[in-house]
Amino acid sequence: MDKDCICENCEFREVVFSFLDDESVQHLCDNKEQQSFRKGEIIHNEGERITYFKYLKSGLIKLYRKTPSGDEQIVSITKPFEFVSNISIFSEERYKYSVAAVEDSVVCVVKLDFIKEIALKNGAFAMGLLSKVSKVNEKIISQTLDIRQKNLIGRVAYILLYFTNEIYNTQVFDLPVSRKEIADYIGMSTANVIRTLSDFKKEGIIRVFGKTIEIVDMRRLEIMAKIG
Amino acid sequence: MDKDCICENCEFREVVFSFLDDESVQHLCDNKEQQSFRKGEIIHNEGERITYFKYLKSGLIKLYRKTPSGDEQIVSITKPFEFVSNISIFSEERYKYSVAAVEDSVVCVVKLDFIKEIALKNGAFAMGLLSKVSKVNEKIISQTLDIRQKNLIGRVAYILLYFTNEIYNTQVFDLPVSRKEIADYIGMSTANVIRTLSDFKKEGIIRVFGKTIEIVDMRRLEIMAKIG
DNA sequence: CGCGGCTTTGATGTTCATCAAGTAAAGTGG
DNA sequence: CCACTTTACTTGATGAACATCAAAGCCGCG
Repeated sequence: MDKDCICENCEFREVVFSFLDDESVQHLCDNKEQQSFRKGEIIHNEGERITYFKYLKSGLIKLYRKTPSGDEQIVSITKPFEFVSNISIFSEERYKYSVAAVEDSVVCVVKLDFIKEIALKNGAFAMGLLSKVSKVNEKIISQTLDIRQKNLIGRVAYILLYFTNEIYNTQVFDLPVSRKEIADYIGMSTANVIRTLSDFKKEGIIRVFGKTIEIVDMRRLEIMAKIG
Repeated sequence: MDKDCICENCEFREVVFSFLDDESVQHLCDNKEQQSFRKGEIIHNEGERITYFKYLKSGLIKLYRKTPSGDEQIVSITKPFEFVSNISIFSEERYKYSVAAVEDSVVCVVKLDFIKEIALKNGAFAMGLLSKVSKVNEKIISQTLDIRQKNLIGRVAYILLYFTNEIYNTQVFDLPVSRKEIADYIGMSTANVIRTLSDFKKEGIIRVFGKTIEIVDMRRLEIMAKIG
């Protein structure tokens, strides 16, 4: 299915699979599969049975769920080397959250039982997983708390800084998500997200060309994120 | 230090330590220590170095952190068999969150290195930890999302139901926390939490005697939690 | 028995959601 | 490739939800 994916060199190996010997890695490699998703495609839906261990090789994904009233709550937007089938994978039968690609993405997929099998035999590997899972969860929780303590302006500023500093590492980037998705991420209304972006624009803090954002005055944006 | 704690019979054994043979359990038992905390006492502070694996034997604790402006954000209030030194323990050097007793509590303490050592040798044990950590984190995240999607009334109703159904399993209970702490938990102002409780009282949904709460009309409270 | 912290309630103002109406952009089918 | 349709974005006006402030009552503790 994929000659181009050579597990020995996979960057992910360092992250979780560093405790595996070459033989295990080879075995893993033989059992894995790569899947590509276009921007907007759903990788899996909440409620579906979990059978695969998935991680993001490239691209960008959002983790979210639907509220009873039908709108989305976005839990996290993350880039490669996070798990995709994350959070509930080692404790639940079924996904608690949906995952969708917000940019073209490649996901590497291994049967979950296979991972569990290795973990049972290899404590160091299991501890690697544990550490990684903890880290991912902690990030989600602390970001949620960070956002919760801020007002509208602070939240929008925070998200812009998140994209700049954590995702893209550039001052100019294309927003991978719609205004509505930002709203669903930070728990505000779409209209107010747009309004705040407009305000930042008027004050010369950012420049906006459709989806493209340029952070002009990083300093002031950081202040807005802090005091807001 | 504690003859009264016989690990072989510890209820916690079922939760995480079920994969250990008697010998390991004995070893664990020899290396553990029990600590008691009075209501209000701090078990550990964010920023402190993590050296112990701690779990709650009895009582009730809150997990929280301080915002830059000085007030508390309560992440979780949980009862026995949750980890206390939770979330960051397997991924960080230092606590990201503080833990304090909201009722008189007993915490069981083992050197973290000791736990790690066992986990490295015993994959099943490590996987048990992983499963437990995942579950705890997932609960925190989903509760946070549940709360986020509700308004003031829904949030207060939700918390009351949480105490009734998840913590105490009775219709009548003593609130273990102040009104302010509820506010810090659900992300609303103290005054409005109190106001909402008063409204519930006036409408005959609950009865209030100081810290003692009685849920009178469970059905309506559930409706308030759902629609709010 | 008096002081300080927690609780309660009312009045006021701010923040934010909602609604509406219009514009731009992006898909869709001929 | 263009007309058409739909979806995303934008802005203003309005009202609701909630925070804040203030003053008073209550309770526990020294």
